[in-house]
Amino acid sequence: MPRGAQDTRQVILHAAAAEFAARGFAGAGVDRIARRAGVNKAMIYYHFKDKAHLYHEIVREMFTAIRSRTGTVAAGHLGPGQKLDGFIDAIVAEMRARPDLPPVMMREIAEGGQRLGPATLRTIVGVFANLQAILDEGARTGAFKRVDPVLMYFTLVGPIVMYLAGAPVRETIGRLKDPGPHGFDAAAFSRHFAAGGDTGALSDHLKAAARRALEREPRRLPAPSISRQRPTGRRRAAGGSGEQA
Amino acid sequence: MPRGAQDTRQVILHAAAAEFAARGFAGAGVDRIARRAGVNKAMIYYHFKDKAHLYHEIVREMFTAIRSRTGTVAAGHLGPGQKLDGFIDAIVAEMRARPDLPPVMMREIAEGGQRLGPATLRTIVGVFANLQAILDEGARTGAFKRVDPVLMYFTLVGPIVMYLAGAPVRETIGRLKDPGPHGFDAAAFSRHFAAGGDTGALSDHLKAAARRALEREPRRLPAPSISRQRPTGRRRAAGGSGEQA
DNA sequence: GTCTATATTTTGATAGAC
DNA sequence: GTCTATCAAAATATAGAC
Repeated sequence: MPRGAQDTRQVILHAAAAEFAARGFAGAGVDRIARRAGVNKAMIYYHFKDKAHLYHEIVREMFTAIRSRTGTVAAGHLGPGQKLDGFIDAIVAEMRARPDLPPVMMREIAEGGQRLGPATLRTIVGVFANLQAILDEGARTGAFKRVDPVLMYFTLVGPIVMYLAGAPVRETIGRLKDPGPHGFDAAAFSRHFAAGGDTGALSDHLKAAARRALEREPRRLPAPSISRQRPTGRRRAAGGSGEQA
Repeated sequence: MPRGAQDTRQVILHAAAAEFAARGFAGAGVDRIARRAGVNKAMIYYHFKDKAHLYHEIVREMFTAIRSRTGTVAAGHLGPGQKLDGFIDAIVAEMRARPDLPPVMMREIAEGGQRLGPATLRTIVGVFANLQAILDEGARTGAFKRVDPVLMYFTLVGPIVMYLAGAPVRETIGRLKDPGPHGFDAAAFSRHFAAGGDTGALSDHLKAAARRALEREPRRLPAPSISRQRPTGRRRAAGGSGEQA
């Protein structure tokens, strides 16, 4: 059965995404993309103007998917806390469904977004705006403490992207004969060394952390048996939990 | 005053780090590195075997610096909470001192660490082991809840790296005429759009979040005036803060 | 729409004079 | 240790037949 033109385009896009993810824009070869796609190289230039346009379309589509998915969550009818969970789930799910996304995103950030047009940049802003809407709603209803949305954005997205993109590195480390000099127990980390890692544990961890970070009142620590509770002299970023050496 | 051989080597390393950060391994040009360094291209091959060795030496040195700095913190005489703050400060400070580090690190992760030898991989493990030591100490003394150290690692390092590496993208977005359709207020984000962003706010945010994430007892929420306190039926990752639509 | 063949440019790397 | 000149390989892009 012959392949239609639309199919060819999609096949090229998929192959190119994998190649860009693995080697970056400069490292990717149009020849290799063609080989991956099982398509003649000239077909790539028939469907796309050049390598840069092909790349841009892939990145654009990736960010559009994330903005769309998180937008659905933000516009839903759940409470702020559930929406925040949904935001995390949306990003994790989208990146699990597209393993090329985390590496491409990391590389594009490192590149400074030079190759991105205003439309794509606005799409990225849209993802952020979706989180901001959730945080705003939570703050208005009193469910959340007010926090810097930009910092919160990186607090959520940073770990997800790096954890997922870091899977190959973890696998390589897991295969090392002697990973580390310190009492490094590889068995305890096997779940993270496995292919793709444990995204369930990751999102649970992030949800719990986000929930706590957004709680309004300062947490009352259970008084330690030995030391005493410090008077609340707030020195900006002074000591961890108020303990001394 | 003529330049010694050792100086030349260092100049090359600095220029190469900048080039690799900006363009990645494949995108970096030996010619461009030479131009950046104000050095003849042949000198690069006199001091380094080839582009790959030059790159590897840079990456190796970067991770070594981070492991060393965090190792000093972990081996110190402070309490676990302060050590955790110190860990965050160490990474932020090291990356601020070396603006090339975040992009290079992101790219190397995306690359899957293929180019890294066992020694460098072990160095990376060492950074992680330093955090693990701090978390272990905190758990032993009862200061911290026990958490998955790998997830905690990404929770801390991910935001730092992405926030710092993302500065150019934020600047570009900040220069957009009309950043976003949603009520996106650029003024509120000016601190993050500025060159390098606000690393002080970032580390404060992360310290506070980490402190809360590691607190042992579940936080008692101040009872909202309208809704009522839910009985503590713990459903795994069910609803955000227990609110309904 | 699909392929072969090729033009053109870039770039990693080296030879060899000084 | 430093520079000029150059080789050789790779890679982007296209022309043109079918």
